[in-house]
Amino acid sequence: MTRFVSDSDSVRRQNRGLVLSALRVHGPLSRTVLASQTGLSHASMTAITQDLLAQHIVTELAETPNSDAKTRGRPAVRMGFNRTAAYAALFEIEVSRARLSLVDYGGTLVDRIDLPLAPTLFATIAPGEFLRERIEYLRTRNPVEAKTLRRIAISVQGILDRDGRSLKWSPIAHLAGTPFADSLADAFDLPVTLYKRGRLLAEGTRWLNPELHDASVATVFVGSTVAMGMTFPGEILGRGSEGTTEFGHMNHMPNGALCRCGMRGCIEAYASDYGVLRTAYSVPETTTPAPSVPPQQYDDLIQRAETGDRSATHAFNIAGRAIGFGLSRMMAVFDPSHILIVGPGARSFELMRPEIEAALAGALVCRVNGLPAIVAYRDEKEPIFRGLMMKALNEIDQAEFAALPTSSRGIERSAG
Amino acid sequence: MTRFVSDSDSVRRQNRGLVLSALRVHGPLSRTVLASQTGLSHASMTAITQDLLAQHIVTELAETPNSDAKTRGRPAVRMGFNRTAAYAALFEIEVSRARLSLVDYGGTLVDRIDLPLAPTLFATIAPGEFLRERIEYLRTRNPVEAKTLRRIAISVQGILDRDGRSLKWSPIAHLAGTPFADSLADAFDLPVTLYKRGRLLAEGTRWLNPELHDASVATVFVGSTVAMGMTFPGEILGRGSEGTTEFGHMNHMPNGALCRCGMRGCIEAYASDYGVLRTAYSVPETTTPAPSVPPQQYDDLIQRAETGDRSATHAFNIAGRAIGFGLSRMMAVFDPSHILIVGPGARSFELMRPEIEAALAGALVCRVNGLPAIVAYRDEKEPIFRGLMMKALNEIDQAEFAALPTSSRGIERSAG
DNA sequence: AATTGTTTTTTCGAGCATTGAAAATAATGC
DNA sequence: GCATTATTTTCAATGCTCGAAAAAACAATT
Repeated sequence: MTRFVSDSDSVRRQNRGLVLSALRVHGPLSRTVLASQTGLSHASMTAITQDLLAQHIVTELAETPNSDAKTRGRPAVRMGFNRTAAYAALFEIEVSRARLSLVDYGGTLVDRIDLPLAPTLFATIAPGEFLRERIEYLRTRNPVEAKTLRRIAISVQGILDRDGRSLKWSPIAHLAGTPFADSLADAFDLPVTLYKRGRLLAEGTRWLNPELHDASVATVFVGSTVAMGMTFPGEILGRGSEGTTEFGHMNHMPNGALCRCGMRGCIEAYASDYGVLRTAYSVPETTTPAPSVPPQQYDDLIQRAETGDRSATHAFNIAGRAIGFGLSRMMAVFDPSHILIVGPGARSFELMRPEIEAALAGALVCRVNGLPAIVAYRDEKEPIFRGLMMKALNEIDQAEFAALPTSSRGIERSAG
Repeated sequence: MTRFVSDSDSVRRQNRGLVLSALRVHGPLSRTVLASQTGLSHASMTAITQDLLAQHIVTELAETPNSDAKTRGRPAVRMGFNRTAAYAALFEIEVSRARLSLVDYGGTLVDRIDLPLAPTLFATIAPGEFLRERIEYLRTRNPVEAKTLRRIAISVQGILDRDGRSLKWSPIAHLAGTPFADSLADAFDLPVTLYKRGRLLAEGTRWLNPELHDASVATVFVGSTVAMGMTFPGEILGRGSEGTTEFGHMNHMPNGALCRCGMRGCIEAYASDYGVLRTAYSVPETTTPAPSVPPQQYDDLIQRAETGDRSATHAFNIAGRAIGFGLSRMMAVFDPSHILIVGPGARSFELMRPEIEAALAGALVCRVNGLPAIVAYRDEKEPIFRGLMMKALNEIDQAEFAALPTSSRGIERSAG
């Protein structure tokens, strides 16, 4: 059930959420601008910001008197997030590394720990315990901030269960099936949320390219794995504005190449780094893929292809074909206006483009709607982190701060 | 943008909508039951129902004194829709036939016109004009009801443009590209809404099988075409509770069999009636499909397959394989808990089942989450009509009647 | 230095929809 | 006829928004 009874409480929560969203999206804004952005009246704006100020969620910015932009009239006072109002711990767990970041409510990085991840690690220590220790360490290293730690958000790879509390499958060794989210939630008495890496990549890329907010986008990660997230137009911040897929493990070829997941013929088995290398070096398709590929090796292959090496270009043609048919098939279910190719594989995008576009041209929706715009972005780390942080902070905004009971009015009245 | 400012007006609209939805879903209910169903207080329930009664949207049902179920206490008075409050005209346009139905606000069929559709029809008369004339005729035949005709809803096959006002492509000859929805809207000064047939099938099937409300479902139509609609758990009535696909035209085989849409290798080219017949009779895959197949011919083939005819069973194996791989690939983007096979092809479901399940077993999400429940339903006409009617009536509920300004209170006060 | 003009922000009263509690209503059971 | 019981309405309180008017804070002008 998504529709609930509406009352004055839900009205306040909705409108406070609207204000916090506007600040999240646009940065510091004055009350007048906030009013026009949210559509609320100036009167309500005053009431809401008074509340938020009294609860130390936002602060009035002391503007540096800008000599250039002297304007007439009462100067606008911009409101910004009170950075110390809350903190979030962000975990990014990948196959061979993890990273723990502490960010403040304003979105500034406070501290960060990088952790290499041996494949056997989670066989020797429970993932929940491992994560708990690292967060504990981060908390002792930042005692002041630890007091207002409000949320733990974790980026993972794999298939989440229906209510997003644990992984049912993961390429990260020994991680699936362990209740690490719940044990962290218990240990710190904090909300812990799991997000699929591919979805965060899509969300984060959209944050970094604001024009994508009006588009429907399929963001494809190509690198050590192949993954995809979907974002829908509008809904800059809000529940359900993006979707999650198992694109990399969509079947490309019945009984085809062996994938790291154990199935055969997945797109990943042709288009990921190990897939392309396997094709280029004529390793049999049924050979078990190595757990990870040295980046150097992958880069070398791209270089070779760029200089015209036949077996290398062939491998990227095969990869492009797999991605292209995957996208063509996906478009029967979700047809985005934009397709982004992100990650290490983006470097080889021009090598794959002809096959991708040829496969797309064979899809009815493409003939009818035209080819989507296809763009490559190299970096995936920044958008993933950004996506994770924005998710976490937005959760604090909406689930915690927007829902806080009104305080200032009551206090002022009883005092006066 | 889906998030708006909330005020007392949106609160009222939301809660009135909640009440109307409850009546739509459960049928006539007393105020007390409505209160517990919606979560609203008894006090609000009184206020809202008084409004709805004053506006003649609902009526108190005069119960037949049921001698069996004598209960103590003040008897509950159930509220039901006022059937004459509004009417909707429903058009179902298919490749070789159309049907126009007039239904009242309570969901009762008032009148119906069946129309055969010659393939050349819309080349000789503009679709908008044709539809306008038929609705006009229906209105003259039902003059009383015509006065409160509030909405026209149309079921179509094909690809809708982004804002759902016209078809960009359709298997129905000469229909795509004509602004028939807008010209109807202008002619009658009424809201006209277009719905994809596959989506209505999914929605309607869910209405007829209430247990599916808690499931995510892929409803696949197999017959003269192959189509699919998606429904998501919860959200019995509400915006965006279902999705639309071009499943039938998802590529199954690169450079494969010729499809009616003109592309090659679509699932439909293997699994629709013409596809199966083509395979069974060893007609070359590149032969242009006939515009339509006599149902008798398709039924005969199913019969032959059921009695073990080799070329017939082979054709259904090929069809099952196409559907199975299509579903397997779809599940990388949307993995439902239930898959329904609906339409004439449902009769051959058991013939296709082994290939469908084999293909699904090759999908990672199926290995992780288990196979979805796959069920076949024969009839597609009833769910499509039901889906269309419920969409139209729900639109009237939410967009028109829930948004009506409060009347009773103001009137009573000024009178008293 | 005082006044005027401009823009931002706050205050104030009205309006509306919700809610819990209490009262009224309408039937059955004894 | 009266007690019991379940449904429905009434009533006063609460909390939110909004429009209009007032206040505040500055720049420009005289």
